[in-house]
Amino acid sequence: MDKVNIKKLAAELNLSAATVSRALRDSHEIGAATKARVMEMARKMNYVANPSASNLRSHKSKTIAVIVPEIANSFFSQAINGIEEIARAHNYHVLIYQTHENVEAENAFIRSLLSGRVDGILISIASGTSESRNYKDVLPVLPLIFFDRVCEDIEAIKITTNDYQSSYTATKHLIENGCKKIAYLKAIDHTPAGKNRIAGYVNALKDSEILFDERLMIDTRSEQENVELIKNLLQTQKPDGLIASIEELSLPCYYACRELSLKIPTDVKIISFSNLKTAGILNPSLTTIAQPAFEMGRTAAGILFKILNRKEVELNQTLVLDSELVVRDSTQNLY
Amino acid sequence: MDKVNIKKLAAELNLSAATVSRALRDSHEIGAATKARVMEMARKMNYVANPSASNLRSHKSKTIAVIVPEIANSFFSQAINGIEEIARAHNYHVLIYQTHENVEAENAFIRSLLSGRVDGILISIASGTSESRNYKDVLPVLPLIFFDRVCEDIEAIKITTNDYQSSYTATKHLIENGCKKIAYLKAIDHTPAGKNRIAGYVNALKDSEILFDERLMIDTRSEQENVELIKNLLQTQKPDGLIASIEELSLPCYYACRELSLKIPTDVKIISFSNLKTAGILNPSLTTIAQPAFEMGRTAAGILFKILNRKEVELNQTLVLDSELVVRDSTQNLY
DNA sequence: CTGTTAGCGCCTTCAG
DNA sequence: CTGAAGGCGCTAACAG
Repeated sequence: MDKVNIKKLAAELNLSAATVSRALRDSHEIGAATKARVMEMARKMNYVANPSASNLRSHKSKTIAVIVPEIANSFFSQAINGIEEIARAHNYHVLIYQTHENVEAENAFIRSLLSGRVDGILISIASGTSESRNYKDVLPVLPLIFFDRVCEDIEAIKITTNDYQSSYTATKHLIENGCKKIAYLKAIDHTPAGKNRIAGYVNALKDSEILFDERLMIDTRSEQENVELIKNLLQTQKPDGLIASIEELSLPCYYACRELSLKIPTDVKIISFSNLKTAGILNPSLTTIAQPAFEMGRTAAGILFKILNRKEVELNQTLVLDSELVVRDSTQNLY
Repeated sequence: MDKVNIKKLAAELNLSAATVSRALRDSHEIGAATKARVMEMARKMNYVANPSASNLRSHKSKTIAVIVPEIANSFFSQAINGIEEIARAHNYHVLIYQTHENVEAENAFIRSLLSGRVDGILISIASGTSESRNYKDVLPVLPLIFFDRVCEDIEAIKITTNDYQSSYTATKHLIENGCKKIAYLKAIDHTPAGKNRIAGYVNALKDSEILFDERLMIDTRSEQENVELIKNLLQTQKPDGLIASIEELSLPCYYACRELSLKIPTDVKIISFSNLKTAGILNPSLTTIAQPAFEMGRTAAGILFKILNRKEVELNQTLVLDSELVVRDSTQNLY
């Protein structure tokens, strides 16, 4: 049936397989007339090159891999969206792997990709990953670019968000909208991202000459407990602004306010970090710091293709993208 | 460096390449002792089989393709999540393609996949696609399974959601919570899904002996216009329940109620179809009919692997999955 | 500008 | 149970 290969094409055209191959790859050493003839016959015969054969010979898979903790996480799905778009423009294919935060799985994926299946890897590492050895083994063999969840102790290309700036902006926004006592709900504060967010908050206060009060910065736990923690915070400290340092903290804020009959944003204004640009749309009372997932995907992929196309690329750089403040009525009184 | 191939492995072991190959593939005609020896050396030498070579020879790519309109759409990203999970369990790789609803792109993807790059395809078709010819060309060559956005006029395996049942359940839920005048906001009513949703609504009313009033069923347009349309509906018809037949209609409902100072759920109860199970978490006042995206991905992939493993599969079946009613305080008064 | 030759790395006969 | 030989479809190197 369909087994049209380059030989049959060549036979049909009274040419050698090599010539046909060259014509199809648009080589400069083939005449325009011949190329046209070949192209037309290829279309007519429904010829599609066998990628395995061509990879085997040329050592180019025209494929890249994306490794993320979770596809359905909106942040990563948006990033993949950006990656796919760039890959498409380069006529590349995209393989997807999710680690579910499992370091073993991540290593297995990486190892299996060292066999020539892909020309490059984009990775957002599993949170448990500390061993940078696995990544170091890859670097000499295959371009490997980190995005969002980057590996710290390794010299490589990394794309991250500007957590410090995001948090600073969020805090400033609340201050500019009249908040005097802004509380900060901590989370993931052992990660670089978490630390930077805290620093942004603290420095924004300082720059506005508001005294940092550590009673306004509380630790968080499970969703159930958080509602109580936040209620307690609201009652004892009476803040007029809340910063939820991760998306998961926004709902407890909402519930706590509701249980205390505090009106948002009249009594308390809320800003939440979020992976979802639409979070504020789904919940109209939620202002968010939306992470630039799509742009991150595009950027990471863009750099990878520069490398694959042998462009000059600084191989030990960290690119920092800014988040976007999406304002809803949780911080500004609309009437 | 790493170019350790089967020959080098064989040389190291004083065996022939053929024997090593068989041992690695766990062939029954190799002694257990030899197998163990080979396996260990393979691990020691960091041997990874070259997939191109083995595909070329064996005509198995160990890869499947997923074609969807948009990755970042939460429905599809969840579906992909499910697909990846099943693929993983079968040691398969997953290629992702997004069409952005572009039929040309979709055809190009499909054509390019006919070359042996993948062993099967899972597809959710672009909305503009009507030509079933392209798909028909694939079926004899490669397993092709439709999910969610299926092609109607073709004999193939299809997985869909139960739009009729979902809508029926939603309507019944509102009725059970005291609604007497339930309005229905139409959308995508030219698609099978849209039609079935309307039918579910109408029949649920009928079964509860509520007269269907066509003034309660309105067409929708852009988000801006929808707020006005819904406001008008609320003012002239005074419904006590609203059904948003797609996710994008939920926010206009919210805004319209707010502008008219109608309390949710006291004055009006709302249910929205949604791709996002978490929609009701992000927006606590929103009850949703959540589509079973993850399950759909798992199901579609499961059937594909049955086919790939030569299990008996009915090749012209349509599987219908149920949506899930996720209740929040938009329909039930909590205090 | 085109043809011939020789593999890429693996798997699958066919012989032992 | 193991080895030797050949070829999957394509492309790179070398000739003309």
